[in-house]
Amino acid sequence: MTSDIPHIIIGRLPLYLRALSRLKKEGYNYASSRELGKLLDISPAQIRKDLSHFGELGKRGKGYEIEFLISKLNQILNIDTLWDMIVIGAGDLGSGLARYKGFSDRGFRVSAIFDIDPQKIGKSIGNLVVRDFNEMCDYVAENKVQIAVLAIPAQNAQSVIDDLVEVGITAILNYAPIYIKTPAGVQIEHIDPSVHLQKLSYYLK
Amino acid sequence: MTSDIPHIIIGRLPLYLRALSRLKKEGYNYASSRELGKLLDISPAQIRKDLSHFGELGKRGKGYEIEFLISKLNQILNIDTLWDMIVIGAGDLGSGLARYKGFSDRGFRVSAIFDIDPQKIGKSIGNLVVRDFNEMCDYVAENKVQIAVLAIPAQNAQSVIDDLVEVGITAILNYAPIYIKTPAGVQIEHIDPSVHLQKLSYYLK
DNA sequence: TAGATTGTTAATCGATTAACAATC
DNA sequence: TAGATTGTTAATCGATTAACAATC
Repeated sequence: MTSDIPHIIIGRLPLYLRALSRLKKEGYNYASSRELGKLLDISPAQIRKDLSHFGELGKRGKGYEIEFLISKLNQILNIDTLWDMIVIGAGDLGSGLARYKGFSDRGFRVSAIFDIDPQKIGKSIGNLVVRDFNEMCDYVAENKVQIAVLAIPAQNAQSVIDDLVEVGITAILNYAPIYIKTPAGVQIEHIDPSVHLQKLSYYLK
Repeated sequence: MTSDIPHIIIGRLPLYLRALSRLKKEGYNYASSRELGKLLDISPAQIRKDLSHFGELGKRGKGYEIEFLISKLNQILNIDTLWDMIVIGAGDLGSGLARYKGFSDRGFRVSAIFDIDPQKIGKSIGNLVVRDFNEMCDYVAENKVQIAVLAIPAQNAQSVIDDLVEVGITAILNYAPIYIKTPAGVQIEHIDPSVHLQKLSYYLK
């Protein structure tokens, strides 16, 4: 069922969703590809083409019904349920992620946070308590968690990811500033602010 | 001088840099496009093609001299000096960014952090003190800062970005979960963990 | 010299866009 | 019906890759 829709198209769906939520909040019922395109700096043709991969989701002459398209995209992206995630690393970043209020609206929830540092284990962060990383394996198995967020230094990332994959994690959001390959069937996305900043600085005088 | 090198190529240069730093740390002096490609999951041909835009940077039969290529890429990406950045928003994320140790190696430094919340203004974060956002304009002018990092809620992002652009900021790293267009000459990059997670969840069963 | 790897051209592949018939 | 906007095809554009002569 991991169909053959190109990843580059999947990557735009969350952006459509974000724009649609905004329009909905502003009270609109319909959005045309032209309106969405203007909001996102994406050509109307591309938006229509992207969406057409998933059926005829619009109404000719009217545009897309916002409520309907949101629920459709939620379905496609598999976020009509709330996914539990674990966070690895209880430093500034990990703590921030554990406390972040923005996930639940978008389909996710941090259900546990782990660290290896005895100083941090047992500490409260939001409504979670930092657990010993050694308990990660049992926790994932018992709670059938599939998503992990990595907020640890680069040097430990490879071995931790090996562990995560072994216990059955299949989706990883990696904040460690290092590229890591995962076996087929395990998806990974990378966030490294320095990489973005370096792209920006190219254009500075 | 914002030459006509495609942005997609510029976007890979920081990755090359990261891989090269790693190899350097491991004691290597030369890296071939094949080795770099394996580390990054990028084809050797693409790496050679990308780099060839900036001159003949390699040695036939040997590969690329790591030290030399690092300094060349630093030059190209404009990070052979340390850029000052300001952070807007002193919540969990902003504080984390202000304390983050990983920037200085990569060409950047947080030189000030701002908030509008009187409760936060004056508080210490790392070796910085949270400033009143109303002083942002003066600060940027006096210190000739060009880069801003936005760590505030989506609803305020547009007006804050308007302010930033007006006082002369030309590069923005935006953590607010909203797409915002900037005038020509002002570059912006977006980081939204929920967007990445939604891409990942598409592949979950 | 033999072996290796670059730099670069030409071919391929895939993504974006223009255009318009279909239709609400 | 007239106006608007989709869904989709075909054309265009741009990025990736294969292949190999150049050369260290």
